Amino acid sequence: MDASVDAQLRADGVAFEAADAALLRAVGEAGSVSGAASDLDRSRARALDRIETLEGAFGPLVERRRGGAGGGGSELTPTARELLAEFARLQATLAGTAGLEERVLPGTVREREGELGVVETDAGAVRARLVAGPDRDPPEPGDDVQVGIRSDAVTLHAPADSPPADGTSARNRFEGTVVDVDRRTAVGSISVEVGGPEPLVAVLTRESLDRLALEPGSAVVVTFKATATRAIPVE
Amino acid sequence: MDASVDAQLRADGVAFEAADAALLRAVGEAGSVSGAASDLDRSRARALDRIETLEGAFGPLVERRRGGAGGGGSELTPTARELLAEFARLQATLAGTAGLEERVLPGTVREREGELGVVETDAGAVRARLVAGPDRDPPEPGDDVQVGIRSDAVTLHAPADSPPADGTSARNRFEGTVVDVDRRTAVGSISVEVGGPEPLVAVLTRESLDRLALEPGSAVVVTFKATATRAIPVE
DNA sequence: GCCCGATGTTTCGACATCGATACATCGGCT
DNA sequence: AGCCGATGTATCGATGTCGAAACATCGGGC
Repeated sequence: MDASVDAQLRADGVAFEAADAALLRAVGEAGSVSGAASDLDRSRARALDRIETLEGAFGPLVERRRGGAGGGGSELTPTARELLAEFARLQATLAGTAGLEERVLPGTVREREGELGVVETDAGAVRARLVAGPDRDPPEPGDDVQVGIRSDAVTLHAPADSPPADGTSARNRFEGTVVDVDRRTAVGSISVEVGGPEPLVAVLTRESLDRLALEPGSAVVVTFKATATRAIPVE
Repeated sequence: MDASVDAQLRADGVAFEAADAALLRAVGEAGSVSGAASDLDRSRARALDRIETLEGAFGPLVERRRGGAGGGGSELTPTARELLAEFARLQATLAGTAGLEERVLPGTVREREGELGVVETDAGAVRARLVAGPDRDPPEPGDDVQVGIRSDAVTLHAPADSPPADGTSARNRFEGTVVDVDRRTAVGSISVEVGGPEPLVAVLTRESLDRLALEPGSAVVVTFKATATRAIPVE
């Protein structure tokens, strides 16, 4: 089972999606809406219509000139290029995030301040954002939650070098023991036992793996930011 | 302009989406497919059909019994509950990520190893994942890229307490100066000038803000993991 | 045995989406 | 002036989606 994501940028009730990005890129490459529609096996009338809808919400995206044989054609505006770049970054970030390994710590909310809370888990107290579930209010003290910890949010430190609580913005800090190291690719991963139902996983560069010199059995300090950790309600 | 996401979990070519989660939750609450369809203003026949499609890919989700007046009804299976929980976490994470502030450092790829690379920017060398664009291969040395740095990936340290390079898995480290502090809510933010075209932004808890005691003009060390940073091609 | 309301299955019709097509107009080039 | 291929606009028809409705069957409770 895999996770995937469709990203959208919205303005004025119009959603800019992957098919819109593809259309604009095709216009940029073909130099005309006509050529773009043809390249995408789409109706030119619909393509033009969609461009007009998008322009109503996002501003001028395609500068169009009538005339053929060198006289007609279309060009993307700077607004369109920025929109495409922002969409590409959003898509890349979300797709990358969706593909990450996640570990779940079950727990109970102990206290809440605004959208942040402290969750009591088997591994200890975890600070996290308290996130509303679908059709559910955000969790309150006493509520059972699941804390999701994505592997790219987890930073590892040599115990002697781990930052003191007053010296870092990473609020969650656990001491643990390495149980597995996977250094087969440029991006590797380490599993660390911290006392929860399953080890936490961190993704690391090979350089970090080498510099930290961690092996199964090594002691290590795990930190992750409260603002990058989410607790959702258990039904 | 806002970002939004549609998350999916996929198996066997079938995508489990928000509407499917809503359907299963409604079945759980109503205790029957019949009641769920009614609650959602959906066709019972289509709801049942969709449940069967999902079960073909994800396994048994709804245990159905014929008979009424206390004899019929439906119950979610443990598989369905796990699927709903995983989907809720995915949706929460992606929605949260989409809503974050991002800062962009333009640069040029200097070297690449596997999916990681070093990008030369105005702020200095940044290690990041090199991500393919739509219809584009991942960037190669010499290519122009945009490095996206999301605010929940940025950790701040008091300069005296920042972890040494051999003692942490966070590979990117910059010295900077605080330019703005926003502590109006439980989750605040700090902007830090590090020499790029715009300051980087970190989200922090109020507790971190207090403990780091940062004010505009303060020196601070910024770290973020290479594995949580993405560079995408510039067209 | 009957009632009630559940599941299971099938078909119908409304509506939205989307490609195709046609016609009109434009404008650079020859 | 005509050619060529672009944009602009309008309409048609095919297809897929989806709610409604109908009929059959089931099974707990009375």
